[in-house]
Amino acid sequence: MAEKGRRTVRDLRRGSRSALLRHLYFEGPLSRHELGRISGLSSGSISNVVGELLADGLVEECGSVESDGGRPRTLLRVTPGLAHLVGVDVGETQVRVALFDLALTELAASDQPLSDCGHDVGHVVELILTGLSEVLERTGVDRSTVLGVGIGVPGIVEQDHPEADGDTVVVHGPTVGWDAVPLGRLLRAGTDLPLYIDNGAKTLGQAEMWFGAGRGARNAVVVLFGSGVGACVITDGARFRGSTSSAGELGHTRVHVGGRPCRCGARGCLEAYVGAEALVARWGDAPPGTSEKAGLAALLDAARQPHSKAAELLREAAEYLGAAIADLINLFNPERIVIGGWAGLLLGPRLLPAIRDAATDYAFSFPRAKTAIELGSLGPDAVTLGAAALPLSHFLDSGGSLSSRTGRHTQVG
Amino acid sequence: MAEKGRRTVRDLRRGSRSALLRHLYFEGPLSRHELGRISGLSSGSISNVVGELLADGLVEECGSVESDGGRPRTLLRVTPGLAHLVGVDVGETQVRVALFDLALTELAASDQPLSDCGHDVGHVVELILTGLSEVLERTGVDRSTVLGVGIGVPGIVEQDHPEADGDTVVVHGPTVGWDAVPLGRLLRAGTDLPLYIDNGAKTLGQAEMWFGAGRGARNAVVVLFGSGVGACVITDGARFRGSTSSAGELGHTRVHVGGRPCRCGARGCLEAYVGAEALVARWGDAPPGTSEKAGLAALLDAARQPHSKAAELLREAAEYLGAAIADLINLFNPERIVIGGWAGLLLGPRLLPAIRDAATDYAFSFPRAKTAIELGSLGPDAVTLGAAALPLSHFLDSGGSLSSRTGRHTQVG
DNA sequence: ACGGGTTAAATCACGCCGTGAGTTGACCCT
DNA sequence: AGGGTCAACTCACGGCGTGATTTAACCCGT
Repeated sequence: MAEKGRRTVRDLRRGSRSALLRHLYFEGPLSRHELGRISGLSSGSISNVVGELLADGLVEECGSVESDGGRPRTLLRVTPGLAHLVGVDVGETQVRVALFDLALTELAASDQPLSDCGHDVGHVVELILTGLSEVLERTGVDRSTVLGVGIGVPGIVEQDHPEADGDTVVVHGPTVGWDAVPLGRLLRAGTDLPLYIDNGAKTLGQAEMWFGAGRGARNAVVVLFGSGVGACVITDGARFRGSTSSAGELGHTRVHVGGRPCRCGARGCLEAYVGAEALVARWGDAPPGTSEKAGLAALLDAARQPHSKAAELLREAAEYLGAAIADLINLFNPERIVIGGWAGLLLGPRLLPAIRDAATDYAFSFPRAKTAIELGSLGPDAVTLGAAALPLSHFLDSGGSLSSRTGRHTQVG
Repeated sequence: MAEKGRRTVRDLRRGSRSALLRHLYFEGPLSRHELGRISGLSSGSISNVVGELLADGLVEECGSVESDGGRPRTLLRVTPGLAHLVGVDVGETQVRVALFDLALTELAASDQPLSDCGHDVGHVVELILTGLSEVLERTGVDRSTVLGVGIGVPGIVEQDHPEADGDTVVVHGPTVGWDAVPLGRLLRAGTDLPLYIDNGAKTLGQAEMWFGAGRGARNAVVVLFGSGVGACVITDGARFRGSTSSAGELGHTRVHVGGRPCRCGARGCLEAYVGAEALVARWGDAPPGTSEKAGLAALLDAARQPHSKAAELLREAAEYLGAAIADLINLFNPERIVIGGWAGLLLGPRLLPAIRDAATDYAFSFPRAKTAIELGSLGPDAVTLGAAALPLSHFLDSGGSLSSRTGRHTQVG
């Protein structure tokens, strides 16, 4: 019943505030005049809304641009120091917590290895809370200025799970042994800040779309190529979730019906051929006791020898990843595909041509011709950045409401 | 610049009209009171908007429901005879044109076989225009009451193609030899009615979502299993198009890297294993000279013999289709998957259990558990029905504007 | 120093919107 | 005939975006 959506005149104002705030945030400092031109609002409304935003302190004037003959236009920007954001990356080997200002400039970060306890939930929760306190203390930032904590996790993030009450966010992460973990509720015991939990691939996608190789695209897919393989699908400019927020599980699509067993239990998954864990394991020649990262670097090094097993593995991985990307092109018809993640960035320069060729071979030629395949441009910490972008996105969508801070709420992405 | 969207107070009214019209159309006759309850609008607005709709003749009163003690509520419905719709299915073997009233009751239909000229564009255009005149004449319906002509075609439908001017819809159909066919412009020479052109799988999807097995779902995939294999992806209640309207090309996703050659030129496509054309060709035992439909029926009959080649082909097709559906589940996370198309409806009762099993084997268990896989419930003429639904959808979205009739416009879906 | 030209930004009357309380209308039962 | 009940209409109110008009802030030529 009673579907939401713009319904009363008041919602119009919220939409206008949100639109202006977004333009000011992403298109740098703008004058009221330019703001009117790109937003389509009339000068009267611009004056009113900007006046409100100035009064609320969300926006500030920052210099002016000279003119020849007329009144100079004063520039406006979102107040960078108004509020802060926290991003958390629960990764394969570590938990990273970073504090940002509103312009997403990193003010402090805390890296904590996951040691022997692995992904034991209590341990992870403790590391997140510890890191949170640490970055806040080190910078002296007041908790009340933090808009929220965005958290990227390795698993499917579901909302409205019947078992969870109150903080209804639940995480399913088969590869790390998480089964219906009520992460929101567990963290809630240690902090009052609003929590935004989403899959790590999706936070990476958010970062690349806003600040990286995906900028400007309305339909795109960002592939997280790390230990495993995940993806973030962007449709019409927004992250696509599906009915239970598990859309984009690229790593477990089929490349061979009845193929190599995957750590998820099925056979022939993409991840079983392309994921860093699978590659290093299949190679078998990594120096014993080294980390997965070092192992993959060694594999890349060994592959410089033509006809070696390592070279063959990489050739095969490129073909399979290209074929999977071809499927993405056929099914989603994106204008851009971005390959990120630490393994993607490490292997990308070598594999990209072969990946592009395989995608061309296997995709329908018409949509393939309109799709660019590129590497991510933000480096391995993009997951943390994207996580911090989650509360920012909410902030901008809501038209700059600061009241959410007191909400004690938790939500998906 | 100047992005669209609800911006002025006037757009609110358009949205309210549209919402009320939709509720009245799909939730049958409703009283003003119920309308307010399910739409969330206040009683005052309901009175205003319904008054407008009544004055415009879009809505009419139809009886009332008695009450015990109070004023009886009068029921409202969309005037069924107010306008008419035309649906066209450019199929594998024939062109079907049907005329509907606003309630999508079929008033007349014209089936014309595609004879020897095959899919020669001029021939198809002629058949469409002939069929259109025929159904209008036979029923005596005035052209001016036709809201538009929806056309489902076997190929990718693109808008804003630089080569086409004015009517900018262009169709690419590799399997029927169409390359950048300006179908909109060609038809424009023979009719002034608004044209709505989309891929046949997408019009089938529209029909199943509105009136068939997809009803009520917000995220779903409708698979068109005919000579080839296509799909219509519905996200958040709307058909998903992608950046150049080619999303959902399921038939040419990979099931075997480097497998059986497909009629599209690539290797290992799903369609090369599952499509009716491929199945009949691989079987090879169809009585010579029979149609594809008869051939597939014969194959189904032969497959009753266990361990026969036919049975093995169907077993394999079910597994591959199930695997492809598993990929759809992983990537789109829909709440429902509907299998339609003439081949799907013919083979479905036999294959569905095996398809479901394969999907369970190959998909991530968590989203799989929340996805229902079902057969379409509308029969083989659903493509035509869905095509007629395209102008209807536009009509409802616009809040019941009849002015589009005079617009001479053409558009995708 | 000063006034005319030019452009940015603020102001304001106007028409329109949805809300929700109050009113009218139509029916029931006693 | 009269009171109760509920649907539907009416209307004052606060709020919105628009666009013409006014005010503010700067340039340049004299």
